[in-house]
Amino acid sequence: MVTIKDVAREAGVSVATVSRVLNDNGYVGADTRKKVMEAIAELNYSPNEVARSLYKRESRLIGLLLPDITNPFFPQLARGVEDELSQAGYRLLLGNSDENIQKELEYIQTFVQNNVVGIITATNHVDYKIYEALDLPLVLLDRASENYPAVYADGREGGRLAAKTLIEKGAERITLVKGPANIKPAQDRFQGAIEELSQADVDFSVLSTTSYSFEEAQGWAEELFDKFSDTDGIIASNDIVGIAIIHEAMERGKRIPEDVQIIGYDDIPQSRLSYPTLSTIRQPAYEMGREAAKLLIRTIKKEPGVEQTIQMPVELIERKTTRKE
Amino acid sequence: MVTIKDVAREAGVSVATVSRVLNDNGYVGADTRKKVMEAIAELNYSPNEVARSLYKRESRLIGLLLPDITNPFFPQLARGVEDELSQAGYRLLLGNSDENIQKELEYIQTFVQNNVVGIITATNHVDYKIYEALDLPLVLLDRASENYPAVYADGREGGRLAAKTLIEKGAERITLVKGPANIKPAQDRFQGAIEELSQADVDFSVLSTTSYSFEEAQGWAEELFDKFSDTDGIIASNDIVGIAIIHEAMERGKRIPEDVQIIGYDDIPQSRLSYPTLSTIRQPAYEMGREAAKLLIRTIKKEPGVEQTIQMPVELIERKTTRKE
DNA sequence: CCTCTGTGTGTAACCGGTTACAGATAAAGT
DNA sequence: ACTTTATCTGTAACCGGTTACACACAGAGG
Repeated sequence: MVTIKDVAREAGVSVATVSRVLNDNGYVGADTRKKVMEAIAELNYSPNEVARSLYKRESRLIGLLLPDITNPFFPQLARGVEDELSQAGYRLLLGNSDENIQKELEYIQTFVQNNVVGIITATNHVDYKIYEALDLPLVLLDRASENYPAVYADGREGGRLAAKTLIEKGAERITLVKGPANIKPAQDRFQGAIEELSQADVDFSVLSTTSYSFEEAQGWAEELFDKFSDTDGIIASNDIVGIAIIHEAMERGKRIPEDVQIIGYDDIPQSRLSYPTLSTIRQPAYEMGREAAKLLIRTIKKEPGVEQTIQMPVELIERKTTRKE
Repeated sequence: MVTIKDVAREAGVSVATVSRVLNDNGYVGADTRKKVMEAIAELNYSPNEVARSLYKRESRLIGLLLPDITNPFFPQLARGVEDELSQAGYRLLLGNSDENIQKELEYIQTFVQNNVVGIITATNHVDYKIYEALDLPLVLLDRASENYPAVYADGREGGRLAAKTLIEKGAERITLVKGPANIKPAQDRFQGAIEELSQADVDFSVLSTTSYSFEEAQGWAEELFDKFSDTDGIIASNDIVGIAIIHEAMERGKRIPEDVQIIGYDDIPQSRLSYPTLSTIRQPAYEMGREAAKLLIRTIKKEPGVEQTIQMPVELIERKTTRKE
């Protein structure tokens, strides 16, 4: 490994001078600088981040904690975060928590142990004391909070919008799919939908589900049509479940959107490719990731007047599983 | 921050002793050990990985470089890698290369700068000299190579299998979608399919595409049916494109699989949820990730007799876009 | 001519761990 | 009783950077 000492020797100067050149601070004579630059190029030297991080007590790493990268909503977030961070010279330490407190704790601990300069987390356990004890910039992603800066979309409004849309488009026996109880955003959109449905003049029923996974989505879809076979409007808990419901409806010979309308949530990329294409409530996942990263960077740089919370707009995307009306 | 010195003071011993307790090496008296443990618990101490990493010249980090986490095939790989690594106490530094050499170089550099103990990469630029110069355990994922240990699925065989399947099931005017030219596995499966088609007694045509992205998949599907409207069997370049093709076929009123059969590649989770469900060539992505991680760990630990290459089986998954007989 | 200030550079301490080495003690062997 | 060996613990060097501090020197101002 080429170290700063090797460069210093090669350039015939002290390590302090090399460091000054590297960091562009302090005084360095023009020709000395040149010699050092040449030595660096000659030896193909690149400074050891670990040593730097130890002394400065901060790295260029940022911890990103997601529930499960396998759920297509999260890669979008991750990608947004990464694009923004890498542009600013930060790198990503990634963890999947599976909504499991134990794993979450482990990752937070390694983040700290590795001197990350900030953490972005999409977690449901923000209230736990680990986060309190943390004196690191923290941004919540896809979750709201009183206590920490956060970037999220308005789930309640999204739920309302989904319900309102189905009602407007003439659905009369609506089935609302309720997402996992321990996932906050799932409950927000559920609440929003319930609000809207309650004050409208429609019949509705609720199907409770306990996961968003691909494996189980089909099961929920089957259960839905078994229990509520005459439903003519379905508000899915997310697009995965929505797509499974389309599949099952087609399987059972129902016409979409004539017999049954379906609306999803998230607008994951593949909802444009289902047949029929899925109408859905869009959360701008990629942008949310970017915003979270920007917010974190501003917090790290202690820029004044950092908004504590960014609420991103949700948006109805009308495709083919809702009527044109 | 609580350091080893604080623990040493609290326990009334030297830092060396604390270190010995932490790492469970050297001699430590039973009651001394107890005192140290208590001090650690008392102060809620957790060692600084950065300092450790600096001295030992190795961290517990592993670099994972993927083309694009947003493509649903890769999160599966990533998850497999992560599950296996985190169990062994390693953490993940993640980068998206976008098949872009510049980004790839940057990430490899930060991996090195952060003292990673190994790298797993799904890259097309292994031949570049950066990798040669690297004296770090390296495992290729989803790519084959003469020079490095690798975990990949047999793309040629997969392509052959896809073609053979369509031929057996009676397709007579097959369209083969060729994936991006710069992506190695895309070309392997293409070659395999070409081989099989060439020596069979069928007509076939080739549609060249330049991306796997969701945004463009639909365009390829439209182009396909515009150019080859009477095709009765389609070998998609991957499942994303396959699902887009299903969508477009339905849109154009074609019956699947009666009028046109479609076979995808990868078996991403959502291919089970399309309508009709997509027949496809499965690559065991999650397991590939795990195997790559295992292989890397064995290489890191210098275990003898590490197989240099693991070829995972591909498998035909028959669903509803191919005929039953 | 002398002080003051701005430049340029090196020495050494420091970050928080790990470990080589030395020294102390006790038990075991001769 | 004396050496040998095993066990236990502390001191200090080390990892590769950063930076406080000291020092040297040149030009400006009095």
